[in-house]
Amino acid sequence: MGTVIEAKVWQSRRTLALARSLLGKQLVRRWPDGRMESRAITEVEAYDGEHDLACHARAGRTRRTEVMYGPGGVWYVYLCYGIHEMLNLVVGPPDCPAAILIRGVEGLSGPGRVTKNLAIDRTLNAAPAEPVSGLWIEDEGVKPRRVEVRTTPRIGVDYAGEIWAAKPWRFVWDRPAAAGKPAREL
DNA sequence: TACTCGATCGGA
DNA sequence: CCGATCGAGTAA
Repeated sequence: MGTVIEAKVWQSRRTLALARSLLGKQLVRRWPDGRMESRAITEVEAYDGEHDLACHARAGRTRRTEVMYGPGGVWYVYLCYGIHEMLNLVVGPPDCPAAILIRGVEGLSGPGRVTKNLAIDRTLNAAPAEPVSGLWIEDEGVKPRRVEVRTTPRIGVDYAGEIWAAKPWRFVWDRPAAAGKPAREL
């Protein structure tokens, strides 16, 4: 069992560093019956500010983006393609709209699958990333090695134009095959 | 109010 | 490759 991350951490302006740091953290879900499910975060994307033409905040302050203008540490959940709920963690201080899309966790690849499998929907929008909301993040001290982390352009953001679509703001943790089970000495 | 188009996924 | 499915954003 890990430690819940203090809200202050999410209010940093270092969006890319925060995104990278989410890899290896545990996304923890409390089910209605009280049981918990916890999975390591394996893939994220950073969306950083109004100037980032891939970020929803490019349209400025609207009903949908309002949550990103508040302090970091709350969830931003929206419906994509009319079908899939997308889970983001709002980061940054007030009036610095930024968010980190949770694209994958241990055993679940793809942002739509993450939310479907963990029963995450828009009712969690603007809720705090703390145990009280039933969805939060814990640190178990797992630090992906630099060589295990890949950066690539973000997925599905061609509409942002060449410059912004090309930003390598997607972070993927390729977990080592033997993770968790140190090889025994003879 | 009338459009258009998605930070995706599963099936043909 | 294509359809699903609906709400945000924009123009009017």
